[in-house]
Amino acid sequence: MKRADGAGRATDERGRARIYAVVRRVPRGKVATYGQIAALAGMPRHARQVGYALHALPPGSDVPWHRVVNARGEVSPRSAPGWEDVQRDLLEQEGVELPRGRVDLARHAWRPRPRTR
DNA sequence: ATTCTGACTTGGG
DNA sequence: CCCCAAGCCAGAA
Repeated sequence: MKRADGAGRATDERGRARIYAVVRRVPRGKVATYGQIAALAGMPRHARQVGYALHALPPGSDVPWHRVVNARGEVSPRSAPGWEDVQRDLLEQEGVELPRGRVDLARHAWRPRPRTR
């Protein structure tokens, strides 16, 4: 039988689905960090794998990948140049401003439910 | 199995 | 504030 636990590998279909699910929860006008997404997906310290998952994200998906930034609140540099500007543009369209190329996390950081239970 | 690489994070200087 | 080093995990060669 297979594993009983929920999140297996971050890049596996199941793990990616989890990551995408969390990213979809990021509200418009807010941003989340890779580590944050990983933790919320139940995979702490898989920040990099989150990046991989987003990289493998097919075009046209409903996942707001552009709302994911690194811990510095900056758009992570990609392998190919140009995409960073695309992400910045998308964020600005949602009302997120990037003064000096960085998002003011203190202002736009997404705060998931404090688990009001 | 080993080595390199990567859309990361945190800590120290 | 910026730069560097170490820690971290998984996929590809």
